[in-house]
Amino acid sequence: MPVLRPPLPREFYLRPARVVARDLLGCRLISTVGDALTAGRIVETEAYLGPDDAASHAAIRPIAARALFYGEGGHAYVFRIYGLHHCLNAITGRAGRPGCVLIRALEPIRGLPVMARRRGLRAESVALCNGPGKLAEALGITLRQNGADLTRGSLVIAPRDGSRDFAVGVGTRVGITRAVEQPLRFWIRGSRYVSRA
DNA sequence: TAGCTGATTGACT
DNA sequence: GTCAATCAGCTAA
Repeated sequence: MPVLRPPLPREFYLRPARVVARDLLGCRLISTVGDALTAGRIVETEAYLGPDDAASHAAIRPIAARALFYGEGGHAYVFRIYGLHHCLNAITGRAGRPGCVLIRALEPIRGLPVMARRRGLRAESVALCNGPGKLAEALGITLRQNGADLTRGSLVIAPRDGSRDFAVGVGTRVGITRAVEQPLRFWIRGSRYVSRA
């Protein structure tokens, strides 16, 4: 099964966030949290940079995120937002080079019934994973996954199946109040699973 | 210690 | 289109 291919290597993440964000499109996020296999194709990401990026948690949440942001890439950074939702990021860059990529939307490919149960929706619903809080809930991701190694373990990212046969859209990031104008959001053009058209 | 905010979502007008 | 839910961590005092 394609899901069993080896995860992306550490080196994949040891590059600037905006490069990793674009390259993650089409890759597969695989979760075995809670003994259930759920997986999806990444169709939307956003890059967050270091302290110079006013929207990045490296700048506005230095205490909570510093150790992870300044650590080595390839680890998960999970935070809770608005007291009730979780967002999943992949830390990028070498140690001392802060940056991360927010995974904003997935196209569900495995474990749809489990996702549907967790989300309280039908398995055919397009809304299973089409938002950062939604995909975290569908894959069972909580603060327990904060700091997890994305190259091994219960939460990994595997390469895309073939070549990049899709067009990449580039635009401004969603939902933030600072550094709004930066073109750091990437998505697969034409996918019906992106969080916003 | 009190008050405020937010990389969201879902329900409602 | 508007708005409430809900809370850790920040800021002001």
